[in-house]
Amino acid sequence: MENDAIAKSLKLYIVLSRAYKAINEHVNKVIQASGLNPTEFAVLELLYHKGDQPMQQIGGKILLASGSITYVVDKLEQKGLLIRVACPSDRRVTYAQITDEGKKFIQDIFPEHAAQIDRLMSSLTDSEKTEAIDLLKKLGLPAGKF
Amino acid sequence: MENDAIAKSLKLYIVLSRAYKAINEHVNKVIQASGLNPTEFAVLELLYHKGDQPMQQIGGKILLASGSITYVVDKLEQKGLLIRVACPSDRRVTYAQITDEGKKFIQDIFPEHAAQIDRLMSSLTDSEKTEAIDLLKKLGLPAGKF
DNA sequence: CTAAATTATCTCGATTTCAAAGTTATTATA
DNA sequence: TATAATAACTTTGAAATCGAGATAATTTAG
Repeated sequence: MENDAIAKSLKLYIVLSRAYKAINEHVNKVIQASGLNPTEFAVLELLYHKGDQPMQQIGGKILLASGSITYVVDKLEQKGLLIRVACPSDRRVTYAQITDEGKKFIQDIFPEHAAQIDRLMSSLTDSEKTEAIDLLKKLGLPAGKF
Repeated sequence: MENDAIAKSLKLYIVLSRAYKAINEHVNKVIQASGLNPTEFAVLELLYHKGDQPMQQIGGKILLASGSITYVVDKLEQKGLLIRVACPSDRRVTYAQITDEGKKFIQDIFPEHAAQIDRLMSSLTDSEKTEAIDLLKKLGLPAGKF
């Protein structure tokens, strides 16, 4: 029945939402204990792992409106964790660049962050995680969707 | 290596987040086109499918703070989609109850909502969906986690 | 029966996020 | 060049959410 197929998709949506929210709730606790909010952490981690980023691209990568980027970058700059750097070749562009203090901050936090995520994923075996990664990858790129 | 295991958990966290956000972005568009925001929709759908709910339990089921429940229920009440009903046996308790107008609203929206979710899940085969449901269920109940 | 503890809801203020409009710089067209 | 179109970033104001405290009702202990 086509109805069963739709019901299964709905079920998948529900368990996907639950899993994400359950995991995230705990991940965010660790982050917030560090004094940053989840968005600030995401920006700083992006800069740490991927290098300098133009302001606008930050929004694309962590799904944030342009107005919010300015706000978050302001906060992180005030805390001394990043600085704005003008782009030499295009004066419209400003890069966000992590500072040494910011790097130190991530280095302090990240191991516990990663360990927490690993704990939260421990209900799956190693090979189940591999399966789940493959399945979720397909869901993550809704190509010709509407 | 233990490090590979942690790396795999991190990878799973990333693809889980991406999948959820990608799906949700599109689901929310359909909901918002109906004139409700995602939270309002979640509350109304809960009442439609599960019947009257005490205010407090709404918060538990859709993960919302008590202060927010009052706000959302106010909005839905103003729109005539639900009403507050005093509990006869415990005067501290207020039930939220969907109105006929609210039911009609859900009946109008839900088929498209479900169809959209089904489209967004169409990158998985039926049996892959079953696999994904089983795996995500395990992730969704972080029992003795910290 | 009274006092204390608990429970349900609401109010209030702060935080976060977004959308829309504004500013400034660059690029394309004539 | 001008002029217009585009692009990057900022500002502003509103909406959503939360946390903490307030209010009111109920239950429990003594």
